[in-house]
Amino acid sequence: MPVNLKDLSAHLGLSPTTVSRALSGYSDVSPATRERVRQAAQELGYQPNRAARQVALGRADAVGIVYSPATEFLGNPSFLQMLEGLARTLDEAGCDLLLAAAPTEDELPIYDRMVRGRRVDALVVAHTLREDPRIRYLQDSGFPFVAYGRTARADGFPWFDFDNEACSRLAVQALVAAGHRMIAYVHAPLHYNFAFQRHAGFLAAMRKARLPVDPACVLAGSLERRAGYAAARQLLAMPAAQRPTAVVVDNNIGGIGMIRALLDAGLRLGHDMSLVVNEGIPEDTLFGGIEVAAVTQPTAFESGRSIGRMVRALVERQPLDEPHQLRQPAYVPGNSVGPPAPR
DNA sequence: GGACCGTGCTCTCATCTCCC
DNA sequence: GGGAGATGAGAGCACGGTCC
Repeated sequence: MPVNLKDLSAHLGLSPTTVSRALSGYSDVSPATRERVRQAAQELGYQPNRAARQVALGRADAVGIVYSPATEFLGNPSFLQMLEGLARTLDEAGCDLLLAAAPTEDELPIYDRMVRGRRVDALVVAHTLREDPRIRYLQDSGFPFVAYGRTARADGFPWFDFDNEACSRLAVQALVAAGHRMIAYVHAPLHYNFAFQRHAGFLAAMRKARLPVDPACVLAGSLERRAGYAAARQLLAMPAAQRPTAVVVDNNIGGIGMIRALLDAGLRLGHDMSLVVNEGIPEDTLFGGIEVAAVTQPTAFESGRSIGRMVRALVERQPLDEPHQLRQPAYVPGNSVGPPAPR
């Protein structure tokens, strides 16, 4: 039988008010009483009832993030690291991070239930779209949220994002420096804002390097491993003279599929084909000592920390120091990039 | 179908106690 | 007696259940 505030106050011979205030650390309760209450709460295993607290405070002490199992967001190591940083920062404020799985790619009904049911105090919108109905819905509702990524018109709401055009530019520059001229590009659907910006960045970087872009070497996929795998098979099916010598993949889930297909075809990364993957591939995902060259976030964990701080400020109705946070990516060399194989 | 109650907690304001 | 600090009473929160 769980101990509630009433039980605890009866045990101590104090009113529920004083016990509540003592546990909340109010200075108008004497330090001796606060300590006595704290010890009794510990001894009796008292845990505040979250539902009652929510009713009293009008607060859920939780932040939500919705993901769609139709994609492999939870298979994305960077995304998981971001979640860890976010959860850690929220936890420090006694706030939970709730992950809600949408049954389809249409996440709006889940958003609606979370907002109208007051299940959370704020939401983090991940993997933003160019035109994002979730952002519109939250703006119309006046519900606090932070977007992990921008939209086509990134104004009027707080966001945290990376310079996606720079991501592709760094990847192309690294491959051009290694001597590549025929570079393929595999991207996520362009309705994702990050994919659109990285795609634009790739085209701009190729233009700047005065290199041709073969439309057959720009392949659209999805945020799934099998899409990266299929894209690789498509590139490998090209006649040898037309086949690119290097590939940039704009996301690490597709990148894993791409690597799997290249290895299955007996290719040596960095020799027969060079590869740069956005967001990077953890070493323990691969085998054979492959270190995949990557363009990465400084650390995904710290990104989650930053988003967590923004969300906490919103929940506490404090002004955001920096409502729009744009971070610069970095190129991390690896043995998946080498000079183009002679033909 | 409407009124009322119960749930567990926090908040505001009133009251009590102590000490100078 | 008055001020400061400690404590308590009661309202109110959202919503489901019960009663008339």
